Amino acid sequence: MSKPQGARQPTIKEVANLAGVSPMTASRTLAGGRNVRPDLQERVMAAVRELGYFRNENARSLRPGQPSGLIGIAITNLANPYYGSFALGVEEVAAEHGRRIILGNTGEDVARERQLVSDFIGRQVDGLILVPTSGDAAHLRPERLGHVPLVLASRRVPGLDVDTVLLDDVGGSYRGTISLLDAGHTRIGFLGNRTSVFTGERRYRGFERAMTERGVPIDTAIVARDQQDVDAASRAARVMLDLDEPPTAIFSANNRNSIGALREIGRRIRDGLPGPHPSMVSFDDFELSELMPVPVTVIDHDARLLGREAATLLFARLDDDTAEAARTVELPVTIEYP
Amino acid sequence: MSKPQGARQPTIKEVANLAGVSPMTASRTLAGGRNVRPDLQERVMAAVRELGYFRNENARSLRPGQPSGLIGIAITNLANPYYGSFALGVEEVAAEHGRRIILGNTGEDVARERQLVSDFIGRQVDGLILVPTSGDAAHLRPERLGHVPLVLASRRVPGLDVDTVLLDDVGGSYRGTISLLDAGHTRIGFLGNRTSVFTGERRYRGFERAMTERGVPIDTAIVARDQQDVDAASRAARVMLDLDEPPTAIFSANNRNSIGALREIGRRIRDGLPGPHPSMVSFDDFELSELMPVPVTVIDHDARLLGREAATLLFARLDDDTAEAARTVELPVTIEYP
DNA sequence: CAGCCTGTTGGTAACGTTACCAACCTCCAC
DNA sequence: GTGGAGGTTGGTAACGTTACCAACAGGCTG
Repeated sequence: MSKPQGARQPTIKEVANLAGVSPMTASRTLAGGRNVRPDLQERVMAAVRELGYFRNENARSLRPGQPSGLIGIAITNLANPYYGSFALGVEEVAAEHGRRIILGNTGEDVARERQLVSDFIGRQVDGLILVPTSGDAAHLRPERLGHVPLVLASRRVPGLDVDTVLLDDVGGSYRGTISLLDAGHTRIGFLGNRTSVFTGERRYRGFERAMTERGVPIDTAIVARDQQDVDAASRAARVMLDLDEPPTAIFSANNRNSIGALREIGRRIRDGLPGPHPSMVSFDDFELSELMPVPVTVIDHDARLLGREAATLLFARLDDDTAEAARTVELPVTIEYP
Repeated sequence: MSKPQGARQPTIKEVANLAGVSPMTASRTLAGGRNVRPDLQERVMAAVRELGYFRNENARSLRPGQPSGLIGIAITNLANPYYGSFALGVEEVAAEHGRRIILGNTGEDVARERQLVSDFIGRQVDGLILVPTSGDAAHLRPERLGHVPLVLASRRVPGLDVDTVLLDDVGGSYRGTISLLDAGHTRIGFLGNRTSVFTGERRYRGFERAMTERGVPIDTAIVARDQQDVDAASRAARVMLDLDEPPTAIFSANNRNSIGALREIGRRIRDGLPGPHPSMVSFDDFELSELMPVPVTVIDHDARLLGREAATLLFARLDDDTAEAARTVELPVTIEYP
């Protein structure tokens, strides 16, 4: 009375019996109907409709070598709009290839990443797409992955030679910094991620290169590289701007830091603190940047395209298994001046 | 030379042979090791490590009645940050219950939704969470779903009596509109979605209720209810603000319309058009709303919590299959004044 | 010491799919 | 008309898991 609540799913045998054919013919019909007489197909499909049968997609991958039609994705933070768009890009290309995605959020936790990846492989995914967390990456070596193809996105993993899609972090940061220098700024603050984060390192490098090239010294008092969230970024900006010699411009290496810095700048304007308030360059776009109270130059990129490229690399690897060397695609960024 | 490129996955038999036990014992060990002698478990695990075996999660759900550990989610637009957070909320709760999510993007296309749902069921998902598209919903009736539990989020589907999580759209819009009326506005524009979109209808209703209650007439010349994207919203705002009697405040029923309206307002300010420029109420938060050139009241909500609640409803249904009536959870919204 | 319970191990079957093989049909060319 | 080709149908096996049953050991109680 209590257990068989949920109206059991019909079996393929029941479908076959109702249609008056063998389970083989029923199964073949579900598989596309090659070499099955049209009238029998019709009877099978009628039985399928009547009983509400769904072809079991999991059973297909039971046989070794058969694709499951699943792509596993692990990203670091799905709440970040960029990663949502990234996942969408992957999903689109996967759908074009008749695949579905299994999605997991790592939250920058290596243990969770390891767990997700092994679960994905246990579900017989045809491929993996990861935004890797920074940490030990032994669990991502090909033999540990059962040789399931892997594509990395946004970040590279040291010692792991696999297909990768990246942004032009260095070039974008370089050009953004140059635009500040061209505008006459010589005292430029830097807000960014920990050095251990791949993009944090690269974006700092672009900043550094532009400064060095123009012979402008980098003052470590206005370089803050340890903010992961908006509030920490606000505090770092506040410290910088309270100095006796505050920066006249701030380079922010990502979205979270840009929002935090602008919150602090907005607060200072509202509180009537004396200016001039710093100009900004933000790596990562955010909406309504043109309405900010200080000029904001935006280094923008297309996260959805990044996802599409990652998936495209993966399917290229799946379709053509010639063991050519790992490929890296570096997507351009665009700079939008205020 | 060309085919067997990808180093075949080992079979359970190979693991069993290497460990010197029967496949049964190997399988039991992978399943948790109940009633298996510790030393045999150790030998099996050693063989698993050596061969790189992964327990096949798909094979489990082959037997009818066995859970697959998968939850299917279909949402309308993953690029919308709210839905990314929503998916994250679902993923978190699913992970807490040892489940993974399969994710699909419908893009408001009913055919795609139908296709996704039937694929999910074919993959033996234990449950479904949908942000339904507005359209024919015959494919969502329980018997068409093989009686897989379904939870709807954000929107209800007419004639479908299932567990649902909603926002307090009506109450939030009502209170937001009241705040404009309290501030003395009597000429209030409305920007929103098509009436056929569930939330569009509800949010208009809250707006209407507040206006009617205070006896303020609604002028259809400043009501625009057909914008789905930012650009359309900008154009609609422009038309409104170019009238001889422009609104002194605008109520925007969602994120996309708020951004569009503010772009247009920003443009007018930059171009030096005469004010006063309209105040705004925005259903849906967006970052840096406090830095806008006009006062913006925000009706905010927690999309991640919405996802968590949807998943919680689903797991309640899965754990306790007493066929109690469908439940609706309506989450509160918060109003942040400028 | 007989009987029984428990823990351990293996065997078998079933789930749905696909690969392979066997049997049968029709149809056409010779 | 005979033979072969090709289409159609069913059977069998295999994949890995879990439910069930059987067999056996060891230890316990009466």
